[in-house]
Amino acid sequence: MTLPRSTPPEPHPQPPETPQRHPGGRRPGENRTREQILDAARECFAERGYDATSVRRIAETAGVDQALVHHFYGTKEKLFLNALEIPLRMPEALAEAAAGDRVGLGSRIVLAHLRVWEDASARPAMMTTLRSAATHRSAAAVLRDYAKGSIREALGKVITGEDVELRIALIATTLIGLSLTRHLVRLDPVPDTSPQELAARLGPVIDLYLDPVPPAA
Amino acid sequence: MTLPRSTPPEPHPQPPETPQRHPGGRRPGENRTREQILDAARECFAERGYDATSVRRIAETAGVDQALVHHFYGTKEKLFLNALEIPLRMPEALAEAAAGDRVGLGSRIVLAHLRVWEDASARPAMMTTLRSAATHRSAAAVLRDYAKGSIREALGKVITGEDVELRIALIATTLIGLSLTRHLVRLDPVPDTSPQELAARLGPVIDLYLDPVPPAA
DNA sequence: GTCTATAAATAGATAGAC
DNA sequence: GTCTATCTATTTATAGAC
Repeated sequence: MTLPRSTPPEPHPQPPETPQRHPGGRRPGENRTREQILDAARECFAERGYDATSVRRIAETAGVDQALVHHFYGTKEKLFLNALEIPLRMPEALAEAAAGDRVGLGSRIVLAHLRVWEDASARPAMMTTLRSAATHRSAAAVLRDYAKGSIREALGKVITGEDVELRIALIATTLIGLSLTRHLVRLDPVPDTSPQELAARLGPVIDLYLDPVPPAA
Repeated sequence: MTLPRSTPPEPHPQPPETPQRHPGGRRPGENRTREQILDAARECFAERGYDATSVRRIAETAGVDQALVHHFYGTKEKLFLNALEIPLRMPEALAEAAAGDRVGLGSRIVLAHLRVWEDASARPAMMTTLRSAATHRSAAAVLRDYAKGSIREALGKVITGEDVELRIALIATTLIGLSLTRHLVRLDPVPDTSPQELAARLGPVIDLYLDPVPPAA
């Protein structure tokens, strides 16, 4: 796993989703409040970024008192670091897309990337990371590790030749740029273009970076 | 000119750089304070974004009192809108790059884009726009208008065929993504790669979008 | 044009009752 | 675990002297 290992310094003792036997650990069924707060935080951070989101607003969104946020997460910063945890779905999806045939690989990578972004359960954390990456060091660090990590994990064995590091970074740049104009800056008509059409346009770009032989022209 | 016409609503009566004859307008030599404040604002906004930049900090950077910032610009928001004014150099550079031969066009576009970003006098405003685009509506609007505007102005006559709007937007996406990973997120090794190598890698990508015939694969 | 002083709102964070 | 109440710092912005 190549994910945000460096950033979220806190272990997070989360009660299990379903109440069950607890061989020594934290008692289950305690309350879902902690996770409600985290979900609310992701929602707010995703929508407005770190600075413009107040602890009070997060508490209100979660339907709890402001003091509870500090009770569970200590500081706004620590809560934010927890909110940055990007779901494993993206690296998994990319790896799965990379497994198949070499033909159409770039297109499948783009489609996998877009599919994860459409996933409502995965989006808030990714949106939080992307939106805050420009103004928050930790978010930028997570984005760096995550983007290159998942792509290297998926394409490390496929991509060979010169300047491998640069080409991986440029694939990441392509996908990050796409998410930026599609979901954040909303550069018309990117947000309204179908995944299929985007894959048709961007797939060959990824393939270009994957090809060890630079194009003749 | 296709630049931020929609966003900076304020006219900006700036005294000329060099004291000279003034046929009716504002008296020159009044003081450079107003521009010092604007420069300081760009510097601060570029470095930390809108929210994390306080009026006090801008004043300190400019070496003036905080009240002066409000005296000249009214509110922090209005000052920010002024700071977003992107220099004309970028659309000019892109147009110049587009003027030449069709061969190597993509590469020249990338080089022109990179060259303007290296320009110390142009960077703060662009950095301000890019950094704040994710969290500030006006900055996002300026980035949208500016990116598509300058590219359409430069390449409008060259780019033909299907999905012209989308392809223009994707060229903008490519260049914005590059600036993001090179100057903001600093995705290794993009920040340390020479303009020539980046142009060699990204030029063919731009050419791909310029080509009315989609690639065979 | 430039400053001091301060208003008014909001921020993150904590103490302590229940 | 959850809440009330509050502290302290910082923010944008303004009024008014010089």
